[in-house]
Amino acid sequence: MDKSYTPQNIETKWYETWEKNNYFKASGEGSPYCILIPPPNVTGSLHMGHAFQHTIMDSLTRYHRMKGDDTLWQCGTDHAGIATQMVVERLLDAEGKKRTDFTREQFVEKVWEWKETSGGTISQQMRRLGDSPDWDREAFTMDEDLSNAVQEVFIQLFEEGIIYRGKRLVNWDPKFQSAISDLEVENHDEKGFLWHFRYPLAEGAKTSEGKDYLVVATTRPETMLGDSAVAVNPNDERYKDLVGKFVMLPLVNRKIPVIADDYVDMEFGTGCVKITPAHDFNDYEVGKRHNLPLINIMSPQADILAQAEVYEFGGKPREDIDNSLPQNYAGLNRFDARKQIVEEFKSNGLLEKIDDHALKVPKGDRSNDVIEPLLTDQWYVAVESLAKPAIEAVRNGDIKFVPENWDKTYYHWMENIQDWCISRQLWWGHRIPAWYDENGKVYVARSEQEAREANGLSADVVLRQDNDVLDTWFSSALWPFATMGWPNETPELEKFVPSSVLVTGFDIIFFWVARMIMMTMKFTGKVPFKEIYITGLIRDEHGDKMSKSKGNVLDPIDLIDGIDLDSLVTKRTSGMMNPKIASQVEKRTRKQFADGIEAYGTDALRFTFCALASTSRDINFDLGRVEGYRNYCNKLWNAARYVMMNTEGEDCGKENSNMELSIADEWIISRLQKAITEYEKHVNEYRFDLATQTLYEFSRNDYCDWYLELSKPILYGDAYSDEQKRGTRHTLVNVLENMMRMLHPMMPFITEEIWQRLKPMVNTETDSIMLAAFPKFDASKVSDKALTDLEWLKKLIVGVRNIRGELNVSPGKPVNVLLKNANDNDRRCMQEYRGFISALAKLESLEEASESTPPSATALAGEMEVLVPLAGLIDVTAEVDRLNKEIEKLTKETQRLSGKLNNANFVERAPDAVVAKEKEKLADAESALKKLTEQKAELENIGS
RNA sequence: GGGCGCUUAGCUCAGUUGGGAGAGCAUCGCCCUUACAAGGCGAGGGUCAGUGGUUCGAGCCCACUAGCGCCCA
Repeated sequence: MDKSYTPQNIETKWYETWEKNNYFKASGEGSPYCILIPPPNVTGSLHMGHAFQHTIMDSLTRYHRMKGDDTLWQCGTDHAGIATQMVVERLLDAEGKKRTDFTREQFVEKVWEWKETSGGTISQQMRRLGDSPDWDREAFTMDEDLSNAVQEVFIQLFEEGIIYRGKRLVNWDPKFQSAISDLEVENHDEKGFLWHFRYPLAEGAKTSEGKDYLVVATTRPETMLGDSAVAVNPNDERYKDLVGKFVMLPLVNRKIPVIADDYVDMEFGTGCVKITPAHDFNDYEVGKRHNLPLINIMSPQADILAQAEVYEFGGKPREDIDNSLPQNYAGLNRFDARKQIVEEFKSNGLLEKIDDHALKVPKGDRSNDVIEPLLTDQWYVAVESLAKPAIEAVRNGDIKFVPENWDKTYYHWMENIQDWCISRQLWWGHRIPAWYDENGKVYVARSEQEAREANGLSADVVLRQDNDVLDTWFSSALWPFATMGWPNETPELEKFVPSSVLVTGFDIIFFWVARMIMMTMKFTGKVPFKEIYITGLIRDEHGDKMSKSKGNVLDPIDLIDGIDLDSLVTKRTSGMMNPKIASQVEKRTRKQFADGIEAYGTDALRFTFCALASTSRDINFDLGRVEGYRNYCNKLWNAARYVMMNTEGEDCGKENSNMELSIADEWIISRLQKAITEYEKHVNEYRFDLATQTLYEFSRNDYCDWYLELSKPILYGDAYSDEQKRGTRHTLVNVLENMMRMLHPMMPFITEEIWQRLKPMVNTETDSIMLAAFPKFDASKVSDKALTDLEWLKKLIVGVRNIRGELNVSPGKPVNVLLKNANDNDRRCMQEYRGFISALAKLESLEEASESTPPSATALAGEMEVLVPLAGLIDVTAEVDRLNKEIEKLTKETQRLSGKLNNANFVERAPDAVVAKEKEKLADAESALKKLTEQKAELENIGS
């Protein structure tokens, strides 16, 4: 074996072997265990958050596979409508072309081409991460099967009246010229203004203060062109008399009513609110209550129209309202229109004042353009009937959130759920299977031909298909059953629905999780998954969200392979629009990664992710942790190297079972049992952080630090028999082999490499650690005697090391040790384990002290005193200082404990066990205090 | 405004019926000991955000306050 761990030499090699041998397939035996991948964008790449979740999913997958479950990790990607179309449009833009230079078919063809060239990135990254999904079952939302499922669902929901078409306010992205989901809108805090406009009262009406105008305040002046009322609170005494009267809308000269509605906050501004039902969601609701006209003043490009479009709430045009608009705004974009309107109010003397105002500006999460509420025809899913069973499934425990608290978020959203707008005005996606005749009548069918046949339409009836596509999340919502073959009845549908656990982030509980629950229950009658493990969000080491624009993004592959500084800088700053930010990013990057990033390997990265996976919702990713775990890998590597050096070619008890186990052998085997139990408990509770802690403590502290050292005196000493040496070799190999299996789900590569080397020395018939059984707890292998005796041993050895360390006795220098106040058990242990003690504490001699002892440094091991005679070794005053520190600690401890025990309330009310424990602690502390005080006195006598 | 969460060692974080305040990294000291210097051995470091309450006993339960963050309006 190489002297140090080099991940590059082992990782791809093993991955290729596994994949080639089809180890990732479900075995077809055992109880089903299935994880569905949250499908990433097919043209994207995996970021740290993905890598984190993939590590969790793969660890669970590998663990269950090793437990003998029929394990499937179902993988795939989604088509990410807007994002992908945007990327392709940008590519065309670079060639000086536009989407509209092509036909829809040509453009979609271009997207498929792009998908072919970029689509391999994710699966390549997944392979580097060691992911073990069934690649043959890889799914893509635009594939024929899934598209077919999408169509079936759409048609069935339409036929049930759950999908409908309507004219509503939607979040309109003027850049994409498409509706987007309210979940795709980000509200940005921005500094803006509150403009106060005077709206003259019509027909000579006056306010209670005698004014002939009302003052309304708005953050979006341009929408005033579409005002259809002014509202006041019904309880507002100031305006009571004006309700039912009218104002004359400036610039437009439209007479609009003053209405009363509870929505108006009397305290805010003047208490008068302009109502623009076609351009504001709140106003839409107000307008609905008062049957106001919907006056749309904006084009899909978000420019001002020459003539307003006026509708009633049913969606029909309304003829009774004057639709004229001032002509000097026609075709103006919304930002210029705003300026001009403010100017015009000002010059007309109608601008009361302008206040600074903090407001939320809605922006598209992809386009970053300001989103406009816009009145358009869209397709909707009426979700209420779907939401009810979906809520119930979580309430009754059929689906469980981990951590549990997330159910609150889920309930809150589900109980206030709005109908879901599923149409998008894009070209890339599942085209809506609906056709219109010339009268606008809609026919939903699997094809134009079916539409004609089903409705008896002759060939001369002109039909045109709806131009819109479906929201990507509509197809993702079908993931749990569409990937299993639905609508066909397949064995997979039977076996892997519901899947076992969904691993995902809280940011898509609404987008995806809730919708999968609704759709899967609707179409299969089963829940999509039994548990939802909500992971935290990976942030940078200071808790900032990783983002391209902040320039703090880390690429998981760079942590695996390493990257030099210049390449990292280039990567982080390329494509940045703002040169100022780019130079800041460069500066910070050069400072933080002066030497670039080392190649830490996949296993270290994966172990780090697991170690960070606590219940916290934010996970600050600290590169220092990766380095630490890379070192840990090196530790494991070298432990294996030590084992190999001492066992390879030797008899390790595989054939010859004639062997004798030492107390150390029995101890490490006992510890292994405990580690297995603890690990499984933590993994079952999705506490990967605690699970890694268990693994780390066992492998590093117990196995490497103690057991390997304890094995040396046996293997290297003459005083041990062949049976004893064989027993130790056997234990070294087999505990290590168990340890590798335990570590495998989290660190697949290094464990396979080491395991393969150990294989000849252990009894196994499998070809890969991947397929080996996970270690099983065996109560018969736990030796209480070994556990207590090892505690005794460790105490004694640590005591001596302590004295060495604190009194600066060179580790190389052997010391004499006297044991004072030893009982029978101490004597037994001293005799039995003399070899271990001498080797690990580096002793010259070990004896029981006689009546008079020489001046010594002291450590305590229970009642027994461990004395290291000072002669020629140690400074007396140093030892006195050391004792003083210890005495001070013990004094505080005894005071605390006796205070507690003198409290009658405590003794009476606390459980007996607690009181007894405290008494015991006090006795121990007092005894220790007494001994150390005596020792100190002795030393001081000599000193003076 | 409504909801959720966070505040524990210099840093990143555990702490699950309320009864010993912990880990990793960083720091300091001694050591290149024949698995490992990507290492070994040892050490120091905390009014558990603040105040009050419940309790024999609070990092943990309750109330309030302060600061930070997320989601929804």
